[in-house]
Amino acid sequence: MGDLHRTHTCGELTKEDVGNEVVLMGWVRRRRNLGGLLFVDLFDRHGLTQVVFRPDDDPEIFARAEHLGAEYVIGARGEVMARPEGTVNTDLPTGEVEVHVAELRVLNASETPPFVMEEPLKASDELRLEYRFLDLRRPHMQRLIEARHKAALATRKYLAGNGFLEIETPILAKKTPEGARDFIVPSRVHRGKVYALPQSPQLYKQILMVSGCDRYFQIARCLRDEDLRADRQPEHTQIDMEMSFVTEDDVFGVAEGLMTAIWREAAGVTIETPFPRLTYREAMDRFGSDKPDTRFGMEIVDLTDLLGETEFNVFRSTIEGGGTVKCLNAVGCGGWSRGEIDRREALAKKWGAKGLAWTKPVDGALQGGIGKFFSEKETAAVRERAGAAAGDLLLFVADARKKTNEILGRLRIALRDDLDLVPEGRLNFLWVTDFPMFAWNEDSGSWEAEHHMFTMPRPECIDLLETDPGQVLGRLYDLVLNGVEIASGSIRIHRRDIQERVMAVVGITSEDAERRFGFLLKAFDYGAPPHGGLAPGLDRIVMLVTGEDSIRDTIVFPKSYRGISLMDGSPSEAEPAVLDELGIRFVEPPDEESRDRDSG
RNA sequence: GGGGUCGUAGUUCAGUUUGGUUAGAACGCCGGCCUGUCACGCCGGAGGUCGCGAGUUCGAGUCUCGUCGGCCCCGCCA
Repeated sequence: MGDLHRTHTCGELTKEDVGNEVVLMGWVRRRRNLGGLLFVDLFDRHGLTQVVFRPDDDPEIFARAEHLGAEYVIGARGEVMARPEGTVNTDLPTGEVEVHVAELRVLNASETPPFVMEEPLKASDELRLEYRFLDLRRPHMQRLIEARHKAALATRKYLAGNGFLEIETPILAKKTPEGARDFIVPSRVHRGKVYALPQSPQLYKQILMVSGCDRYFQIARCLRDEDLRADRQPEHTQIDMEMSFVTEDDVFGVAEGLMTAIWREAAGVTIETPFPRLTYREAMDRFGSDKPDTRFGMEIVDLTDLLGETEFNVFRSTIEGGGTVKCLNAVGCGGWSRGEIDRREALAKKWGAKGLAWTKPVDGALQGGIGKFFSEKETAAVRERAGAAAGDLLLFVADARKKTNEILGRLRIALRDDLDLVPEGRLNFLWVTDFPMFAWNEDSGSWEAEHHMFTMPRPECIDLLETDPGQVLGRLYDLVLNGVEIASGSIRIHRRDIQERVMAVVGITSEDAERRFGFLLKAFDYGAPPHGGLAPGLDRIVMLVTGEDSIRDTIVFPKSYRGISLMDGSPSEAEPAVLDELGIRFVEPPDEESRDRDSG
């Protein structure tokens, strides 16, 4: 840089600076060479300033400016000038001024970028990830990075202000008790033994409560060795928190305050608290989902009590067999063709429905489809219950209660997307509570923890642990925003006896328990306080705060769909000497093909 | 583990259904002209192993098989 020293960023010059000499440093984005006049858009993280070169001012500098390439890094000294009448760019914060360059320093040249740095970007995800350093240089990505920083900063400020301590827990950990596969790190010193990378700091934070830390948080990396999805990365970040001597209401209060702070600081948006609450049972019955999108209505309508005697055999026999009949009122879809209805039936069948019955309300009747099977009384009752009016379309599913709810719930979301039912700008936060503790796994023929096994059962359910696990509700809660689960937590078990009973339900013997979680049970024996917590997912929160539709770009260096980092090429092979030292030998050596995948 | 879809110039794509001359467009890049642009404009130019391999055919970007890679879904997964 020589004797040049930056005086301003590219985003801050205004009319006030006219007449001053400044030094800007940044990246050359677009050049507009008009022959006797040359403009360069000079970018940095803070914005863009137009710099001007004229042969009349200095022919030598102008000649060099003509050879500036895209993404060259330059320093430019010059005078801030007001733009001439009629050439002000009102779209730009710096649009009233420009810098006339008296000294130009090329700090570094750049290869021609593999994609044009413009919005909207025309580049595949693959290319963007390979050249992530360029991708991140775009203003759009800079904004996401900044939003994430603001969300994290708001989190620290808010939680610290509410008595939380930020505490780091180990990355090299004991195998975690949750369902996913662990990433494993072999120990060199203890040949044959491994650490696991934590899926969450769950056990550590509970032990911190036993240690009397009272209120803990950590912006924690969580790692899982499972297959990826669009919204799932092998490592994600949670705002992990835990509190002693609390009930659900205390946790909700803190979480609502935290969400308010994050949305205020990162998006400038005010959100309303307290958030509404729904039990799991109600969420499933009304929305067919444990993370309901309540930004639109079209709730699931239960018709079981109305149709027990109906002439339509499918419904009657389902109800006689203990099942349910429910419907969705697709408001305004009465004009749908047979083909359009059939397409939805195919979807429903893919999700496990036996069929998708339909009928169309007309004045005082139900016409088409199964409408003809309904008596006058049933027609009136169904119409009323569903709030059906002429021009609507009723879609029915008859099956076991759980299955009916799930299918209609998925159909409801599909209709949301097809019919564009969501009003812009809504933020519907919602607590879902009282989840069941256990689910029966058909394949293994055993009970499994729905969430995790450290959740306290609701007091009235504790005695069902041994007799009817399926009926046991946990002190579990999820925070849902616009149909996306953004946090999950529970009041935990803090007593050994209850913990051992819960473990027994999921088939963990006391020897198993001692070997895997003995340290936690031992801690419970030494004065564990009642405690509970929550873990909001930072990636998803940033996604929703910024209006992105994927968590991919809220993470600076994400993995590709197959878990590969396209920029640095991880995972890569370990050198034989490294494996030797660890005492590891792969059963099947990597084949030649995968070693040399430059063919594509 | 199963399924879908895509792979053509530096980039984003068209062309593949129905095999047939020299594989096109836009942006970018290079050269020329241009003193108020901000997606500058105008003129010209270079740039392709149609992912890779095998097969069918007189002839393959196009059809078949295999393979590699990207994205997406199910399984799995807080």
